[in-house]
Amino acid sequence: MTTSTRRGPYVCGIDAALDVVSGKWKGLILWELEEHGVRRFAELRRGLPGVSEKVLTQHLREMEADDLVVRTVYAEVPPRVEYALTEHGRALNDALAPLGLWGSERIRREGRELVDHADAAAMPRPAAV
Amino acid sequence: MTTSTRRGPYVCGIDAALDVVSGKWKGLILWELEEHGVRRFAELRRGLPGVSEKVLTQHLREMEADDLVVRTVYAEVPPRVEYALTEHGRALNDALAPLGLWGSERIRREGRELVDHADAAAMPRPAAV
DNA sequence: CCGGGTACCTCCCTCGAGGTAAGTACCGCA
DNA sequence: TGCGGTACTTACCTCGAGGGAGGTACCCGG
Repeated sequence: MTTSTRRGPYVCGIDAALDVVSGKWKGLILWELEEHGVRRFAELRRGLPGVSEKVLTQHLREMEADDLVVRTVYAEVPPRVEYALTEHGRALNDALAPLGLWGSERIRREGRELVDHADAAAMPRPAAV
Repeated sequence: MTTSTRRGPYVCGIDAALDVVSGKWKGLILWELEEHGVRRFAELRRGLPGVSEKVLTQHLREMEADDLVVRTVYAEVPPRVEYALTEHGRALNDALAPLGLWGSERIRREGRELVDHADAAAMPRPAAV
């Protein structure tokens, strides 16, 4: 199965939430879906520069199992699949918001610049520091 | 070095925050420190059942570098080191709070079956407290 | 003298998340 | 006829986080 080894007995809510969000692209997927509402597989792929198809599928499936996203398959001739946030996914995003603020402030404090999508697309993983 | 490979160019605040918090015990360390205010190494160790000394040191050092915790060494004969949250650490905890609520709700909502499935028999983490 | 406690460090090894590449089945366009 | 686009799956490989075990230097209680 693709489903990972996680889901230990959680000692607190943070634990549980972090588990659900831990995954290299989960945060960005949530963000993409929040921004655009509904996205197709290839659109998400283009939105997350560097992600491989396998991993994207994997993450999406996990998030579907976690009831964060809905996967809608259209039985059309050129395959079409759409992803959108569920109610819980949206709630998670709301809960993530203050964390995002904290993170932004941290970035600002460190004098590090926010890299936008376009630039990130060009670089693979520059590993600054 | 112990410092991990992270700190890529962040595409958003969530990204940055998750990076800082990602680490098997980071969340729990934050929680422990929030609850008790100040903790010694061995106290933290006992508070995080299952953590190895190496990893605890490692996480603590990273969090210190991230300015989340302060490490106070007392030059005493039996070594004494105390850890406490910094202002930023406390802010992070505050930002983490809604996420914790979301997680708790998630556990409550769907958790029953999952916990059941997680089975107390094997119980890798005694889930003390 | 021995064991236990403090707070680490160092080497070694496992295991799994994530990356790479190829295959699938079908279509439209040039 | 062949390439590109859709949305995957499968097999294989890498690499690093985290775990295990042992070492360090010092002291105290029994």
